[in-house]
Order: sequence, then C-alpha cells, then structure tokens
Amino acid sequence: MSIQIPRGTQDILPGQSDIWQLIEQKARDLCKKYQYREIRTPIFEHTELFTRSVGDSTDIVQKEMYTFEDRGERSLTLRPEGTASAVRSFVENKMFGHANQPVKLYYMGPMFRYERPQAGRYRQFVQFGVEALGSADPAIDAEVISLAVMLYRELGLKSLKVVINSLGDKDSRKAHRDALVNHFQPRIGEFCADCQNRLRTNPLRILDCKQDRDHELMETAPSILDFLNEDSREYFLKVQKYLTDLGISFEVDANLVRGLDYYYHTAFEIMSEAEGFGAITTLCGGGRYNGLVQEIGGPETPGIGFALSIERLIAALEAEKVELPIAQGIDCYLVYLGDEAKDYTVGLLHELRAAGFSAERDYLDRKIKGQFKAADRSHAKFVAVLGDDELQTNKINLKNMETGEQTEISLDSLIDKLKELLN
RNA sequence: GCGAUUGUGGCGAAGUGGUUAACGCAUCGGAUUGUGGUUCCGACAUUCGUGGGUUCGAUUCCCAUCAGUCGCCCCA
Repeated sequence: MSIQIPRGTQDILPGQSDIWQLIEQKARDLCKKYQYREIRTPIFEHTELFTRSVGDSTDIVQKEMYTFEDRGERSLTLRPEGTASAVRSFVENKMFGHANQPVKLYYMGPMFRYERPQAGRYRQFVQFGVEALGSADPAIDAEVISLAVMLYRELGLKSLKVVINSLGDKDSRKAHRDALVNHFQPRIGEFCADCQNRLRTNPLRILDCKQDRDHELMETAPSILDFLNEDSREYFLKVQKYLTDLGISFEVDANLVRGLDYYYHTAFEIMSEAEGFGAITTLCGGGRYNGLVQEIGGPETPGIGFALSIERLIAALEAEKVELPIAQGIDCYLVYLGDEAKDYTVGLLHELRAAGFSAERDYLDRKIKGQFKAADRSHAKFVAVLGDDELQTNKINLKNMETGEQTEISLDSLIDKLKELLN
C-alpha cells in the first residue's frame, strides 16, 4: 500500500483550490474595507499558551491538542485556534501601545485538533478569524459580527442564522454560576456523567447538554440574562440595537455557550440552515474576551473576535448550490504541425504569455486532432494553428473556438489580433 | 474515545466459492495522411484496501488491521 494522507486531512486539488482562492480573496478584500490587517503567527506555540487561554477544562485542551516535545524538551502544540496566538503576539509586540487603537487583526490559516473526522470536521482545517483589541464599545461587537455575515452574504449564502447571547461581565457571570450550582446541585445525580463534571468545571455548559436537554431542571434553570447587571444588560441591548441598524436579523439564545473559557459579554454563532447540511451547522463562532490579554500577561485590554472555517463555508456553499464566479478557460491554445513548427512553438508560446495571455500547447506529441481535443478541454477561446507551411509564409491560422470561424493572419500580428479579439 | 456503514481499473458502478472480473464516464488510437465539442470502431484491472485463516480453489465465507463516509461527545 502506498503512503496515504493522514486521517482527517485533505488535499485541495486544482479545481477545488480555485474556490479556496476566491474565498480567501473575498475575505481579504472585506478585511481591507473594514480595516482589519493580517497577522501571521506560528503554526505551533508553547503548549502553555493554549492551556492558559483556551482553558484547562475545555475539550480542546483535554483531548484535542496536537502536543509534542521538541529536541529541546519544550512542550509545543499545533495551534487549535487562532485567538490565543493573536493575543500572545499582541502582548509580546506591545501592540497595546501602538498609535492606532483599537488594534484590528485578521488571520487565515490551518488549525489542528485531534478529533474523529466527520462531515464538517477535520484534524487540519482552515480558519479565517478577526480580532479587535482595545475597545469595549458594543459597536465593535456589531462590526465584527457584521464582517462575518458580509463574507457569507457576498459569497451568496442565504440560509443563515445569527444567534447571540450575553455571558455578562465577571460579576454577572459569577452570580449566575452560583445560581446554577444551587439549582442543579441537589439533583445532579440525575444527570449524565459529563454534566456531573461540568457542575464543578463549568456549570454553564450543563445548559448546552444534549443528553439532558429534556430534564425538568433545564426548563427552570436560571438564565444568564436574568443575572446581567445594569452595565452588562445595557451593553447587550446596544449590541442588539446596532445589529438591527445594520440590517442583521438575529436570535437571542440564552443557552448559547461558547466552548472556550475566555468569553465574556457577547457570544455569537452563525449557523447554516441549508437543507442537507449535516449535523454540524455552526459556520462561525465568536465572542468577547475581556480579560484574556491580561491572562496572557498584557495590560487589561478588551477584545472581541470570531473564527470561521473555510471548509464549512464551502460545504454551505455546496449545500445551497451557490454558483461561484470562477473564471475558467485559457485565451489561446497553440497547435503545431510538423517539427519546425513544433520548435517554433516554444518561443511563440512564451511571447503570448509575456503579452499577458493565458496560453498552452501540447507536450505529449498528440496528433492535430488530439491537440484540438486538448484545446477544447482547456476551454480555449482561440486556437492558433501553426504548421510548417504557415511558418514558411510567415502566417498563422487563428480559430475562434466558439464560432468555429478561422482566419489566416500574419504571424507577427497574432498578439495584436488576440488583444483586439479578447476585448 | 464510542457507534453505524463502506472499501472492485483515473472516476462511477455490477458481480460470482471455480476456465477470459459486466457496464458507463474519462483517456488513447482509428473512421481518405493539417482541425475540437456529435456519431461509429478499437485499446485500456495477471486483479477486486492490507494481512492472515477456512477450502482442492476466494474478489466473493471468517478474523484482524488500515482507510473513507456518517453519527455521538464537542466544536470551526
């Protein structure tokens, strides 16, 4: 058996990569408009960065990290998400002191999580994410959400659902947490093993449990929204107002809990509601993480961001059968006949390319018929036929592959003629 | 980590315990020697994921293993 690709990874082949490039370009263009600038951080970091920021109790840290030791016995981890690295770099490079505040960053690249692959889940996947650091204005929460929504919309997705929630500030969260513990503690034995653990580690997550979702205590569980203090409540209402102003419809889901420990205030998800999308519908997740910068060793700095997976975005595009504007086809295919013409093709092909055309020729010694078939397959707009005969007389035959009409022109005028015809 | 399901040529896909493993697509060649997308003809798997077992004999039966797909947990 030959060597196979590692589990949960994928090759993006020509054809498919066109779609990726289109999406990546769209994301970059959008970031330019919104004034987020790219940051590129390493693919691996010290393990401690993730255990500290993502949180010890999370699934990511407990069972999904690709952790290894290097030759210097340092514990390193392939990044499972992008925020930690961005914040680390923000602190390390003292971006909190930069003139332009807030600092608005975006990143795009592979992330790694050790999981069983299934629809919409890979061990290596690509995330596009943004982070806005240094502002606690709810308007920037709305901006961040709007950026993600715009990317989906501009690419042609229609069946989207935006869900938001507020996890409150530290005080609100603490009060809610205590209320949750009091609520579930007496009857925690009736819940699944996971939830019994969650009571200690992160009681908020009990609300998110699918096994126990029908338990009567779920209905009556204290909602975070009832524990928001004045500031938190106002903040959340502002975010909602701004989203409405931006024409983004959303649902408030008090049970929306993000999987990472560092979120405060705004948490949101964008989901696909397309038919036949599979079990995993989350396209994008994000939220506010006031406190994270400090945790990583920087000054107290508010931040908000999101991450979305390109793989899932593509899956959503496929589910909605969105036609992407991917240009295919080359300008000119050069057909040769005879040895002299074949040799001449080398230089002529280069001239065409240097003049800005996409051009191709045969390299497999195909007969003229085969060359035409190849030209057809590559969706050539024009075929230039050069035989030894033409070469003698300094002519070349130019055929329009759509109309089938063919004219003989002088060899020297080929480039000008193509320029004229292709405009 | 758990569960279900699948694994035959470049792709899709039939098939049987026993001489030459259908078919479709793609590819290549040909149908008066320089012209495509249509049609016709021809070529194209010492081999049925891998390893082992049962058997006179296995692609077909059994076991293991690897991989894909889907689901659970959780997430992007």
